[in-house]
Amino acid sequence: MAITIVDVALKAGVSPSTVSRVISNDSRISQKTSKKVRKIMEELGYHPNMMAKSLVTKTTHNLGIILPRPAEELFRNQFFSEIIRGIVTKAASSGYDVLMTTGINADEEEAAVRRLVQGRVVDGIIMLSSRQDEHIISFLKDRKFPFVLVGRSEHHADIISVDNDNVAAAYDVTKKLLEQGHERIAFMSGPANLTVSKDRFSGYHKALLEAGLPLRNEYICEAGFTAESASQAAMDLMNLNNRPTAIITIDDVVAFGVIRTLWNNGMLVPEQCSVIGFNNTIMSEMCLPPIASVDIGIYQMGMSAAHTLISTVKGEGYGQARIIVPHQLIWRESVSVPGASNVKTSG
Amino acid sequence: MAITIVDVALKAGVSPSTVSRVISNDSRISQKTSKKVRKIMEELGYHPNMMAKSLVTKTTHNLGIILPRPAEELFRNQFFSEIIRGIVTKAASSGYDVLMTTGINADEEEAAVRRLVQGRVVDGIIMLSSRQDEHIISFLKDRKFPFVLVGRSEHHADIISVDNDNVAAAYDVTKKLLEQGHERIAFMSGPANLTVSKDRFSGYHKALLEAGLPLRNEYICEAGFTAESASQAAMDLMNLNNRPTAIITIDDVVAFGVIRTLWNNGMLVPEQCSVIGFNNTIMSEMCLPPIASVDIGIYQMGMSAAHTLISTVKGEGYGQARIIVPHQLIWRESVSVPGASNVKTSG
DNA sequence: CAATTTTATGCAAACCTTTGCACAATGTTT
DNA sequence: AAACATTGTGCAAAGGTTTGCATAAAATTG
Repeated sequence: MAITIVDVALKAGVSPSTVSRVISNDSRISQKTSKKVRKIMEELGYHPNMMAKSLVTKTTHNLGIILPRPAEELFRNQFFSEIIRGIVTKAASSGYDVLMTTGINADEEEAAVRRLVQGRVVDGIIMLSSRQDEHIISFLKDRKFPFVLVGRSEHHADIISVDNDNVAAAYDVTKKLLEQGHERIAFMSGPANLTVSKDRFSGYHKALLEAGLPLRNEYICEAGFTAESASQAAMDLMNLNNRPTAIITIDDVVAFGVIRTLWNNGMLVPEQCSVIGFNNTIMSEMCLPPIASVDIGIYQMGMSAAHTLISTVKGEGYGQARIIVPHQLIWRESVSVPGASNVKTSG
Repeated sequence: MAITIVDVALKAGVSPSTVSRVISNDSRISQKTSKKVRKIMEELGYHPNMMAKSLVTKTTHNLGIILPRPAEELFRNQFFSEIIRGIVTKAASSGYDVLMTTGINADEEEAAVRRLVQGRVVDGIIMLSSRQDEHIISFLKDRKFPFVLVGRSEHHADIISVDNDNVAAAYDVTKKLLEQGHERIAFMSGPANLTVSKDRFSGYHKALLEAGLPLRNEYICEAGFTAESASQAAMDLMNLNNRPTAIITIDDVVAFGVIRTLWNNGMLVPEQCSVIGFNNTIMSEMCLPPIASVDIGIYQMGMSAAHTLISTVKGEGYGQARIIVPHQLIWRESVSVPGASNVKTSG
């Protein structure tokens, strides 16, 4: 049987309430008593039972994360490991633990959320948005349960979210390419229904408009989040009469897929075509050539999400906020100014 | 105020005990009652308070993970994200959640463990061993608290651990290279004090011995877990009069570092030298050339660790076990048979 | 139909804390 | 020296479950 607060109280010759107050540094406890009680706690190796504590305080000091279902690709994609690292680091330094769960389908996922929320297992939830979590968001909103969304919801405005500005990021990248002299810039998005795809496309489009350049459908294509998914799209682009001189991709992995495909077909990056990735993952600097990328501050987003959620849980304001983490262009050798070698020679 | 079990009981006209028994599918409850109570639970949107439940059952259905302190490199190294993915997936499918915590130094880390263990926050702990966790292991052992170690402890034998057989893995890789005709094989380890470095060196050594080849000190070198750390060591190797024809490295990132260094110095892989990585991370197939690697089943280790821990927690045996996850050589283009081009031409 | 077994339910204690309120023992003011 | 304020501690209720034991009702047996 484990040591409880009454064991300590008994041995110290005080009441359990006093011990409890010593633990919580209640100012009403005298120095003498406090010291005495602490010594006994030490001796007995006492540590409070968190379950009992939570039961009465209705607080657990746990933050919940729902891992997106198709966890595999996402995880491999280093996005999630980075964001989780940010969350756990920040949480730990604020005295919170992080509880992760997942479900193999939408129903299980919702059940998991209900369990965490209604079972009072966590004080707040971080949603790693990547798809249709809209009804889970509604569920949380209805119950006024503290949560923050990493990403952007198209249906819910009045929530707390942490995100990067994908429109601006794509705009910046496109603009910089334009400034370098590129005029035929392709955009290889992720699955078209994702917000991130749409947002980045907007930024890309905006930059073109500003430069007075037309939006060419043949320069817009769709890939997944894998290198393989990029192959066909890359070849289609390179087979155009008016090849792009640069391709902006949705992710470093996709960028890599493009580079590899070109290489396999006898074309060099950046000589034949510049390629830009997104997320500045470890792979972007580990590629030959190193891939220019946009660092969207994933780790920072994790920290920020945890920070905001904790503030909310503690009732320190917020309630509604859209926090934007700044991005940064990381220019590397996969990009060069458009050169003479970049004219289509075959087909 | 949230719905409790007595609200349900009241409305259903039964006692709280009955509701509790309905929830736990107690066989003594009649069909009729069960159906009636379930309907009310549904209507009221009732979900049991896990804290109260845990308090009495002394069980939380949470598994704890202590993230190693210098979390950054490790995380980036994809090792931890893979293992966590395995753990969370398995845990979720067995009805467990995963609670992650960390500390910024050894003391905090120990405090975190105490909190989880003595605070009854988790039912068991998975230790991601990478350093001196020996005293934490002792702590857990002393209290007979269920835990499994991912990796190997040099000081504690009678515990449950999940690991791959690094000796065998390095042996297999070395042997395969020998079979392909390589005789001058270098070994680039991680930090020498790590068990993984020692074990893999043993396997390498064993294979050489068996083949009747001498162990040459100039072929043994040490790197970290970064590409940069490989540079100097790689050049030292290539500047030898008797250059190795193959280099076995401790990790894919290091392998990449070697490849890049060679490339920067006008040498090609595998023409000038074969390079083998470890861990079969995403990067190994994303490199040009793709890096041959040893898949040590990280995801599988995570699954296995969770599975074993859950069995232990449920009291289903174990108590002591060393579970070995099989490894697999993944041969890719960074390896070839030693060729004529592989003779030192300068210096 | 009485006696006995089986089945279904309820009572109340236990799990370990926290905390509002009461109270005793000091210290301070007039 | 009486009245009052302050300080430090304890009592007991509350938080929401589970579960051993008792019991009522129903089913079975002789």
